[in-house]
Amino acid sequence: MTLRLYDTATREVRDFVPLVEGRAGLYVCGLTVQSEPHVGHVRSGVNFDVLRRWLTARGLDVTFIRNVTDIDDKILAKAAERGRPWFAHAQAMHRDLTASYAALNVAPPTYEPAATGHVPEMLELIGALVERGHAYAAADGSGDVYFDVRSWPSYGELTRQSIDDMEAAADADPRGKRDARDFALWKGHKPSEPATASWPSPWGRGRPGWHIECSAMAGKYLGEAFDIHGGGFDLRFPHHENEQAQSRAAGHAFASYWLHNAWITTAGEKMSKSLGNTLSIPRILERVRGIELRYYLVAAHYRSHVEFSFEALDEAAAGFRRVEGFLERAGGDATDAPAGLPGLPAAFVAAMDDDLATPAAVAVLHDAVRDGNRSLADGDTEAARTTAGQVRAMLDVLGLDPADPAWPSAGGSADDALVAAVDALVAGMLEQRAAARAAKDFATADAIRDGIKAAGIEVTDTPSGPEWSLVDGAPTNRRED
RNA sequence: GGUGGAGUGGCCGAGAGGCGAGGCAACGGACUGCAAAUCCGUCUACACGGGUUCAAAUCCCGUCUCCACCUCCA
Repeated sequence: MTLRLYDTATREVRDFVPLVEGRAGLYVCGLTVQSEPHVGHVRSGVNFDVLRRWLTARGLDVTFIRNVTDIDDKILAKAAERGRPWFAHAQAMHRDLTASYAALNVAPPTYEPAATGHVPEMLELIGALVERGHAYAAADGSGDVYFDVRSWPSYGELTRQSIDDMEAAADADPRGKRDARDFALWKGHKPSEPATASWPSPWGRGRPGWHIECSAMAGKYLGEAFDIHGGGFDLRFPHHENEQAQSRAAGHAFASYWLHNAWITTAGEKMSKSLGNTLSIPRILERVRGIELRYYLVAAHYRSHVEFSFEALDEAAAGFRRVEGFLERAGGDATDAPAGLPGLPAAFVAAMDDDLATPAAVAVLHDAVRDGNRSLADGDTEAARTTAGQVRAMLDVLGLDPADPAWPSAGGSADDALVAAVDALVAGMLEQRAAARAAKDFATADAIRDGIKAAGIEVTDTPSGPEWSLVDGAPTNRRED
């Protein structure tokens, strides 16, 4: 069995063959830390986290680089709006992003380079491009340096566009460009911008253009040739086209495979402009847990558009709770989960190998849960535990194992103390209810249960005795292991 | 103008010539003092019009609708 991936460059699903056997180099364009992250932003984080986990599960030694763009026009603009230095703004937004990723159990990359930390590497690359005749300093004395698209015949190869068919940007400032499609590698410092947002260069003080950072950082950490380059669909052009052009023009083979995740839209529209922060991660996490949001994102194929809605999110959460409910009843613990491929159902492996077909993989997951529940219903706890081990192994690959300590809510001490206190109080009432039930005094038993419910705590009877949980989720006296 | 993507049951969402993905909801049944959970069962669709084929949601032609990108949007 081979892992097959859809390569945007060739537009086909093809076998994944690493450049170096047993290893995989993965570069993903992270975010420009300019504002609070929303669901759309974290989708690529989740999607590529799943890819990384799958490559690892398949036994590959993965080096995963995901950058952060911490200097650009928008950061300067947003920082100015909020009246704080651009670096303070970028850093604050970066912390928010990190927190959002953590809330969704997106594992940190091997390394997370920031653009501002790699100016020398970028200048080195720009210098090489100038030397090779693919870049030039603007003739207008602005200090800008541009990539010369006409000098690179295969420009447009990634998105299969020809330069002449491209619409000339209406708002493009021609400045010192030879061709309107030439893009900035280096932007000369403007007096209107903060002095802190400039670095010395052979062409005068300035700051990096957007695309050059990824070429420089991918080259530094993964080498001139590496396996997979990922990012959002919208980045294909111009960002990835330009990255590839400048890297190859500098003599680097660059990425072997290009993977792009699709959009999350709302009301049929791209998520961004007028939405405010209603779909920011913290806001969504007021409604569902991080693990439920992650399940919602993982249940859709990474190349499919997702039309975000709270209704669909709630349904997904309900579906995921069914899986959790089974694990709780089956009572399997983490040691039951065989790590890696051997513990996974063949259909699950086949689905993941088929361009990360997570919807099919999730269907296998649900099939296993139904089998396990059937075993429980038949009283075959041994079979149920075996199935629970498989379920947990599948969840682990998807980053959805509820027992994974990486989940932030998996037990703060304050929560634990509160649970213990409530447990003690409820336990006494449940004893009275049990006595009433034993005496067939159901009116009293139900009155006690209703009383507890009025306090926001729901009691359910299970084969192993009554359990309580908060009506709106969160703490519970069920033991996870 | 150029380059791509999408339209599936009440809803979400896979699949890609025959063997009904899965989830949510609903309804019926089993279990339960009652609930809950769980199990069993029911409802079974592919934008529209043609065509190819023994067989089309899937291939071909045409039409409609929607979406993305085209120089700094994940």
